[in-house]
Amino acid sequence: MPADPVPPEQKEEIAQAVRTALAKHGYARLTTKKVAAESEKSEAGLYYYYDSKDEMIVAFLESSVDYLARNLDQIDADGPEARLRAVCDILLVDEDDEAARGVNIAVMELLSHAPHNETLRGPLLQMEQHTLGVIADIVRDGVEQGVFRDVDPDGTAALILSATDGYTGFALALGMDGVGDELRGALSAYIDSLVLD
Amino acid sequence: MPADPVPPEQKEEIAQAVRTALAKHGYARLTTKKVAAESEKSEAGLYYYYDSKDEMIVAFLESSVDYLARNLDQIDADGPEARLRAVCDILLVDEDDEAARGVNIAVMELLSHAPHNETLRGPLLQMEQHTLGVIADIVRDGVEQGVFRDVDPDGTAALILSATDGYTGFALALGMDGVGDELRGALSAYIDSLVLD
DNA sequence: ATCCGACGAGTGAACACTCACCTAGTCAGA
DNA sequence: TCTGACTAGGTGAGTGTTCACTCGTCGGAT
Repeated sequence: MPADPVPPEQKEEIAQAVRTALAKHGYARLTTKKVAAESEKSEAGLYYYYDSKDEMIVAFLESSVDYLARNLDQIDADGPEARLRAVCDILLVDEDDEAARGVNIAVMELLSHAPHNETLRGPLLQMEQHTLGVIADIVRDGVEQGVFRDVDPDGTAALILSATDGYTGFALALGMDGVGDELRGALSAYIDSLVLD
Repeated sequence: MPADPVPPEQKEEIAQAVRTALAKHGYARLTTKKVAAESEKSEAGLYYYYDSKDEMIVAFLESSVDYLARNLDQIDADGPEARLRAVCDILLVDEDDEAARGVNIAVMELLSHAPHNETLRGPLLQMEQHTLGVIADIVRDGVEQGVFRDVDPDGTAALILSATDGYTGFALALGMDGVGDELRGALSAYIDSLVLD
């Protein structure tokens, strides 16, 4: 009966296996057998570290939250405008990047299950709120420094995050080629409209 | 062995039951037993009209596509700006409207499953493309009539649909109160920025 | 000798789907 | 008008399969 902290190396390996299996089969068809098949372990071996399938999924989620947060915190662009564009670049996943696409769709899938599964809500909420915060901070800086017009930082953050999340949610999931580029253009034009001339 | 056209009345009853069960339990936990519990029929009775659970889900999807399309086509506002605002109002579901929230989350859930389930892709693609088309047409009209700046209609449509879909995908699913209002404000400001002064 | 990490082989429950059967209505023929 | 055949609509009780999870055991490091 674990509950002891899982060694980071094992946690990362299992999270990685959940990630791959989730991208391949989707949440509804995700089984512990498939997770085991993507890892070096046997099915029973997974249960040595985790008590339930849900805990394994949460491990994947926590690892993704960390990854995204690290990505966002490491932006080294200068000035609010460049920083905002960099954030959009990170959030708007490339259609052709198989790996990133899989992960993002997997997270979207978990998101849509959040209303029915309490254990998923915590990490997901943390992830979205952190991202919202990062964007809002950049916009606030921009407004204070006189780079952006006097817009509402929280509203602007909500719009940008909704748009990028929504893009993964419908265009990536349906394989709607071209929408990504159109959206990139529109989002760039939106940022233009924030900048004071 | 059905495959004969399902009588519209029966189709609507079953679609409604799928809708309710989906909103209550989510896609991953959706069972034919739960669908039967939400309808007047028995589990076996459902199979009199449909050959598989997937077909019942598609029936729900088709009925939702119709409903949304009817809503969008019936907008009677005058002029591109008012029409665009009306579309946003329809797409940005009210947090407190339990029913609409359930339906939208259910559709999001199916969306995230589309990559792994071919039968869902068709109706969903049709739905999103129709909506994109409606928005793009309004924007195109606005540009031609000199009401809007010379923006790219397809990009603008992609941004608006992404934002509203994304909102359901993360804020509604996570119960993030307040984000809806912030987003409404930001979207309204965005439409302001499209209008020529 | 002990214990950590791991596994093959289950186990019981839940699920999608089927089947034999029922009920009520319609209608032809006596 | 009664009777029997037929059909559309529907069901309760399964069936085979898949799943999450467990258990007894085992190799190897200490």
